[in-house]
Amino acid sequence: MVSGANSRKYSETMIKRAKGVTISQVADAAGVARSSVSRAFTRPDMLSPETVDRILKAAETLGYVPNHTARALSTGRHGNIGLIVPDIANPFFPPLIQAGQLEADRSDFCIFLGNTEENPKQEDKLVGRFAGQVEGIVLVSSRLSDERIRAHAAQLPLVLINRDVDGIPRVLIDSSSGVRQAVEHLAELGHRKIVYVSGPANSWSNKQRRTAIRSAASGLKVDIETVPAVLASYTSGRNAVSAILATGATAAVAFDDLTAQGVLAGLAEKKVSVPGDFSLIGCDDVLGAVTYPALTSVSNRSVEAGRVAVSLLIEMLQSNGIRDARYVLQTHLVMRETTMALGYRGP
Amino acid sequence: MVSGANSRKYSETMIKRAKGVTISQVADAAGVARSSVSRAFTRPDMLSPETVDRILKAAETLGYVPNHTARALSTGRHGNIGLIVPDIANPFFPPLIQAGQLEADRSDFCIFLGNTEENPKQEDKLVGRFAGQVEGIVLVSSRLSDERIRAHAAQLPLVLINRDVDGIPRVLIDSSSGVRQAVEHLAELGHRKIVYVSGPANSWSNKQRRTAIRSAASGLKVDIETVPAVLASYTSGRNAVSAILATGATAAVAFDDLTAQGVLAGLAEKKVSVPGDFSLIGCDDVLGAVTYPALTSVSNRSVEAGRVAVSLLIEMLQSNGIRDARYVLQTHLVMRETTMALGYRGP
DNA sequence: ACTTGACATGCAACCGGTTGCATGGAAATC
DNA sequence: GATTTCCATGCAACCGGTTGCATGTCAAGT
Repeated sequence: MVSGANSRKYSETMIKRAKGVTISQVADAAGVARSSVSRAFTRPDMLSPETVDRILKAAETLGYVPNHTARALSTGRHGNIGLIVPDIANPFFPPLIQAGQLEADRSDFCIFLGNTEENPKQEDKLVGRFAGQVEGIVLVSSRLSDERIRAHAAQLPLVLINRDVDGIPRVLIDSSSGVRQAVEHLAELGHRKIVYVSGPANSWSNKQRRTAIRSAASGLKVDIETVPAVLASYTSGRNAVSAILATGATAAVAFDDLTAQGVLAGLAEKKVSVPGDFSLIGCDDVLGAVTYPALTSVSNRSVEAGRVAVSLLIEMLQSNGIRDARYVLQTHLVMRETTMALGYRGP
Repeated sequence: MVSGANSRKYSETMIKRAKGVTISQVADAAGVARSSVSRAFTRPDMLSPETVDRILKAAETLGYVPNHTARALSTGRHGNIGLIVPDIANPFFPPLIQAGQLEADRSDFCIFLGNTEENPKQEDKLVGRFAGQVEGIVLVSSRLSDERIRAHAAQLPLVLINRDVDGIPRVLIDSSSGVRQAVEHLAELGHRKIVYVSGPANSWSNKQRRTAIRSAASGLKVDIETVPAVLASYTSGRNAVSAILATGATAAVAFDDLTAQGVLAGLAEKKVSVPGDFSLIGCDDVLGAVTYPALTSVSNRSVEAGRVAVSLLIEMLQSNGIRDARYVLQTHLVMRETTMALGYRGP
């Protein structure tokens, strides 16, 4: 045991990675053919128990580990599935990712995660890059055009989350049910003019929510105005506040909780009290009660979405068929403390 | 153009993935040997420009895409690097991941992201699984034992973030500088008893912060008590509040911002006003000004950490050497609104 | 005109597994 | 005891590229 700086110098040059114990070496050691070693690992039932034993023992002592790449090359299977999201930093996605990972694990698949930063080019690139190394891809809230998605789907099994492309298996979180409840709730509280703070232009969810709000409002004598927040982020929300107030609305529904949180901050900054002067509802319910005041929001089903999408993909892989599945998950309003009757001034 | 349900039935069975245009087919089409096709892509300078042209054209029309797996098998290189984090849902990590991804991109590497859910077993498994498909791994805030880390480092290039294992390249965010400032700040405000709300037991950062607080306090006539929060999360922080108050302390430093946010909520629940009655400081500054009141926190350097770790790894891969590098990134206190002089009662 | 060298290209082995088919010996059948 | 059947194992081709070396060609050098 040499210690400290001296020994370190040696370790720099001496570390040699324990490279490549191959199937042939194991075969030699066990006195069998390479194919038998292969079978000992993949189809032990084909061999006599003693042979399997001998091979496994030899493999063990040599420290043999099957080479994933070689195996993938000959079988065409690598046991990985890709999961691509637009923005890991958005709290909507991590629970979805975790759920997907868990589900993949159950079938011994491994998740490769990609982050596109909301950039379609990056998304395209990532899909291409993943294509060779995964057996299928789950595209979450894709920002790609329908054509690109179709093109990719022609190359490898694809499942979409929150994107509705005909003929491609997809899992949709239907926020319209929850959004409808939100509008009804605000209408009941007496609000007659509501702003929708919209999200990314090419987001399917955004389109869906905007439509749902309009349709809900049309039956309720409620006016809707849309104010764009560009991105789904705190800053975007905060910047949108002036425009929101300029409409004269008394309540807002934001594209997501992050945006809502930004709006909340912007309102506080302008001394507009929530919910006293202004009511606010988010979407996705990712911030739960951690804002102040606790944000009323539309529930999300991201965990189920992740789980279902992955299991759907795995099912496709195993049955080798394409199912034109279309799962829809309903949502509802989660009431907290950012909404109040118009003109109400405390107890 | 047949529409709707009918055509769908066909598409189910008819879709055949455009599988496997190989190098041989391109070679035939272009009238050259397989090796020339290979060279046209990897070392075009070895071929005459016209030949390259012809081959590329043939490849283009056939829709040839080099098979990543096959290439990896013969070269031993796959151009991927693994990045493993304990919890994507923790806002500390996404910026780090993004920065790493960006840096990897610059050298045309692709990041495979793994999430361990704070579980060492899962981490071990993930490293093993990645080992065959990536050229190196960045382990962020590893929860593994030193031995396991060393064992893995013997198998493939490894860079650590926020983990200090001798002989293994590592990038450390030194929160002690910032934490020291935090304690000094609280001491100046008159606080004489401070609680450290600790984080995960096997977290290097946690150990570092606890030590730094103790050492900073010892020179300042300040008492430190430690209250465990078990996990780095909102809930853990919130649950720790009773214990925190029971110590009689007037201020706390939390392991991270998430924990601090939980503490903030717990205090509000118990009608303890912040900063009036109690001062609170977080770590990692991930929530910025989005809490209420805006959280004073110790800055993080996660973006640099991600960038440096990845570039370090790539450097190792290219030079094929192991550098016993140890980058340390300093931090500082970011003042906001959750600290106040003891006994101060407003202007 | 003949050697020399440079350069473009082809040949074939190799990366490390998997798998269809052949083979040989033991057990089962008649 | 001869024939059939079955099972364990080996052989060799294959997955789709890469790469060291050999070969052939053509231009420059003498």
